[in-house]
Amino acid sequence: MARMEVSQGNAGNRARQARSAPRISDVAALAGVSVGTASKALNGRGQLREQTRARVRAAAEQLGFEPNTVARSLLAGRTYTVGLITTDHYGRFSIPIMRGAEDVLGAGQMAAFMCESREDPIREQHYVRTLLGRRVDGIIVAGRRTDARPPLAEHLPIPVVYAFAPSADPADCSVVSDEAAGARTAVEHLLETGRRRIAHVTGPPGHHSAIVRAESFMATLAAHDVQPAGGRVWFGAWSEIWGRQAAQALLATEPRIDAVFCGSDQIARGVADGLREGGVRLPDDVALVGVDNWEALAVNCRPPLTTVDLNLELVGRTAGEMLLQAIDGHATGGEHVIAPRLVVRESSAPAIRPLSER
Amino acid sequence: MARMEVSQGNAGNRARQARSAPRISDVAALAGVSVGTASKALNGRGQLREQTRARVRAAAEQLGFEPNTVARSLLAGRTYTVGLITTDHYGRFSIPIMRGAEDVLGAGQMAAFMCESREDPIREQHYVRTLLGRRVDGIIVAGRRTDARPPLAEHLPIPVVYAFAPSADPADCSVVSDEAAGARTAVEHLLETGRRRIAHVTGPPGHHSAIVRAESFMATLAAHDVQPAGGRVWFGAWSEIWGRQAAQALLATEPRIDAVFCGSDQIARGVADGLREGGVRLPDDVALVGVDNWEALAVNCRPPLTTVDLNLELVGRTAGEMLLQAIDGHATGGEHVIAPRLVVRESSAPAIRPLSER
DNA sequence: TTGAAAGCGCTAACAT
DNA sequence: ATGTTAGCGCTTTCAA
Repeated sequence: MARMEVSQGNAGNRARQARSAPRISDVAALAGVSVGTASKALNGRGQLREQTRARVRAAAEQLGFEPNTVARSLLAGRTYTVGLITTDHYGRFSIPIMRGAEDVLGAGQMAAFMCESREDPIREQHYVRTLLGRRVDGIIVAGRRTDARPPLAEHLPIPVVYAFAPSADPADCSVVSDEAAGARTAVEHLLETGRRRIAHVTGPPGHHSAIVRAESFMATLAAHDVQPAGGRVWFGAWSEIWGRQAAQALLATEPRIDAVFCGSDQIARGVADGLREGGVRLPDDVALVGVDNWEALAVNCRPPLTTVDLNLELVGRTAGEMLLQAIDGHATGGEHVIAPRLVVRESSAPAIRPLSER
Repeated sequence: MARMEVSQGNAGNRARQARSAPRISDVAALAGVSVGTASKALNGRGQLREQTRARVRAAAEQLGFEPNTVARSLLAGRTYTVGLITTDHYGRFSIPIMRGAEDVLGAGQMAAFMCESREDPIREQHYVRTLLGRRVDGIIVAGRRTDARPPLAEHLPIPVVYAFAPSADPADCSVVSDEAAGARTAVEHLLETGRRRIAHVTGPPGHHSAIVRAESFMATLAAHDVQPAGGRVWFGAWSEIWGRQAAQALLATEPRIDAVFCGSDQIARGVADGLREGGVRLPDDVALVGVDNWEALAVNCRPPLTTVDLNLELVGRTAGEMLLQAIDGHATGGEHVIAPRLVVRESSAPAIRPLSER
């Protein structure tokens, strides 16, 4: 009598599924209480006898009840879900960012939708519409270049945080690496370990990263009254082959260099091979510092590579935290800068022979 | 009169949000029709005058209406959402799998929740509960090792597909790479290009991949009546340094080898460096084949590396397709094997000097 | 302390 | 051709 039969009204939807998830009404029926009471018991709300609570909890346990988040979301007007749009086909930059973000969000009971836009604005807009339809509470956009990118849309009803690749609109909230600080740290490290004839080999001048790092390289040297070896920056490509070519060119034109700051670990690895094969002893004759801390490359470099870690996971974590705050009503616009850290390995051990002997 | 005021009953939830998403009732009101009519108009259901449809569509457009997927899901009893659990901390294996899966799922109007379990069973179980609570329609589990893994749970109300790392329960649906075929293809390629004294340098014997590839290496040689150089497989680590060490050992004990099949691109790269620095000309004297087609490594290897691509993106795509089918009621258990493909680069160019001259 | 009922936004069945 | 209504699973008043 007291137990109502619940398998009535929903035959249509459930016919296909062998056994559908239990509802709170099933729990309530098993515990012999009303759904309202069951809800309160499970959520620790209201004034209930401890015995009742226990009975409901036991029933839920027995049935393997997991509250339907969809129904909750509909009622609450929020989904505890965010969208994570990434443009990175390769994944090398986005992955740590995503991991950091997901880590923070997961702790806040949030789930994240994966959306890979492949740098295609059409796909990106498609994802934005989809995410809005799914009523996500916010969106994180992770790019793979540090150049500013156009904002997702004019007026979005939910907060958006840009990670790594900042929004071109300075009012938007962006979390970026401190590229200039990274280059400065690398160069100061080389100066502190006794190097004075430092060259900079980097990627294409069309890339924001390459420009900012190069400017910071020049400025840092200037601040220490040191001239860059060869008086210029060697722009090229983000590749090992360019590193090898640059090493040969350096050996030909600037044989007295004692350090090379490379714009990426790939370049550094090429430079390392090129210099070593040109008879240079690393790090005794020439020290090397890269950027990225791409472990597979840096650790296997000969010698293992000192490199600037841009702390991408922290960029992601911070983006996640700022998004959570914004969802909570505490939005913060503008660019937020994450400090990089230098990972010292053998390639930058102090010079053994003092400069005077060379 | 006809227009009903809709901003009444939901003041509580919406107070905080500056401007909340329009509902279908807003669209209906603007178009001067009922919600039922608006729904039919927007979904192309029912019998409506084209004029009415157009009016509703225009109203929806004007308001920027995006149907609330949460409400739809609640009604439909399914969410058009899947969970993507990955164990891969590095992402090198999971990423292509995820991308392939997401690609297929996206085409089927599905969205995917990212869950990185970090190979921690506790976290994994947490994600399973979360996903069940969110009523996902299915789950894909992507691992980073090809060893079989314990199933997610005993009885799950939704289909699960394992990708790359198969489930230990053979009744579960798993999509895996054909490791044996990959090794066979590599070895046959070396044989076809005239190599006869082939060594195999690979990872730790505790890894399923290493074992299967080694067995396939031996079997393929045997099938062609060729003895493995040195009569054994060189097990070690999945690292460049091991590749370099192995190269030196090979030069010392098996100086007449004319090819090395390496268990990974990292190993191959180490072997390449080790051999070249030992005076071996690649590929003239010794050909090299790796596994993974990890572009950053393979392309920059000297010479560029011929390697077996495990088609991980296809593994992901297939897992996605099988999951969609399972959700659709057409479940298929067992292991589904994806064929790898050989990517030929310079490291395996045919031997220039015939064997007789050496 | 517990139960009943309304309603989140939408769709589908049934009225009109 | 259009409107009305019930209900998806849950939480939260309000009533008992």
